[in-house]
Amino acid sequence: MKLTSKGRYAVMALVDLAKFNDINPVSLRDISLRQGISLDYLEQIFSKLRKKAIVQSVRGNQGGYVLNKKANEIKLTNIFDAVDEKVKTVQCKKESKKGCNGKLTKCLTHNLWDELENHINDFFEKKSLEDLIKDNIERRI
Amino acid sequence: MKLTSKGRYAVMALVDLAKFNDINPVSLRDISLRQGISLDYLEQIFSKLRKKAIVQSVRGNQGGYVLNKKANEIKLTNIFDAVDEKVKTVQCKKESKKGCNGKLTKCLTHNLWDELENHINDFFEKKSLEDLIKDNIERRI
DNA sequence: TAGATACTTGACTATTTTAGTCAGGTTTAT
DNA sequence: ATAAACCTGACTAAAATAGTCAAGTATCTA
Repeated sequence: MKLTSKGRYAVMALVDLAKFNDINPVSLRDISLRQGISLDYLEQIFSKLRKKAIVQSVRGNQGGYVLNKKANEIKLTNIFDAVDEKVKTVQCKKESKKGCNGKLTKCLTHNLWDELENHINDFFEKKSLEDLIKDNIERRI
Repeated sequence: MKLTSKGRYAVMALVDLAKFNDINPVSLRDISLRQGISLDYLEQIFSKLRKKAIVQSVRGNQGGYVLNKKANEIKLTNIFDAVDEKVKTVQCKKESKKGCNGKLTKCLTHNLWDELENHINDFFEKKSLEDLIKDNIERRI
């Protein structure tokens, strides 16, 4: 299992944004330079974040992005959801409620994968952007 | 993040194997039929499981595979390790100890990804094949 | 001892996903 | 006006995935 860079970048960029989010909006250009993420790629990512109301955009010269909610209200879940980073352990989710792989019973390990998904999603549900920033300040590196 | 089918199949096949593992070895052909996994693919997977001493092979007519350890000694970690299913959250692991992305400091979210990896690996460390079989019998579906 | 069963290995490949790039906009502060 | 910065959609190279295919080797059973 691995995390895609889209999800990882989204979180990195938002932490960066939250950190520099004082009076002026933060430009993607700055984030791009600080975090070493391609500007074009960032634009794709922020377009999705904006559609999910996680950030707000300010157009024009000296524009940029601003958080649209308080940092403690933005969970990892929300971020990953916005950029389509999903936790997928089975294919058999969407099929008939009864069984998997076209069979009548659930596959032998169905419960396991469900548990795993929940285990991971719990983690994402508990972590907020605020937690990340705090952790960052404390470590100061 | 998603689980690859190689990892998923490995676990499914081992649960199947453990379930039918009485006196005779279990043939891959049977597992293939019961679980709907391609025989050729299963062979690849079991070759790896054998190299990591998770199963033992019995060649010849009426041959097949047998667990090489007790079911409670086989953790998900061991299985995933055998088939190269790894939990990867960052690219910056192998780089210089000090920083990420060629920088001097750790990336803003490095700790987070570490935590996430540990969180997931904990789950794999705790679940044994025995747990899965028990769960299966209790549910009886 | 012939033959069938089943393990063993390695190479090959189509498909999908990822991780972007690129081009051509539009908006707005100064 | 013009530059900064957002905005959008299409495109693509490279990697990973999910297998298939071919050609074995070992050993049980009749």
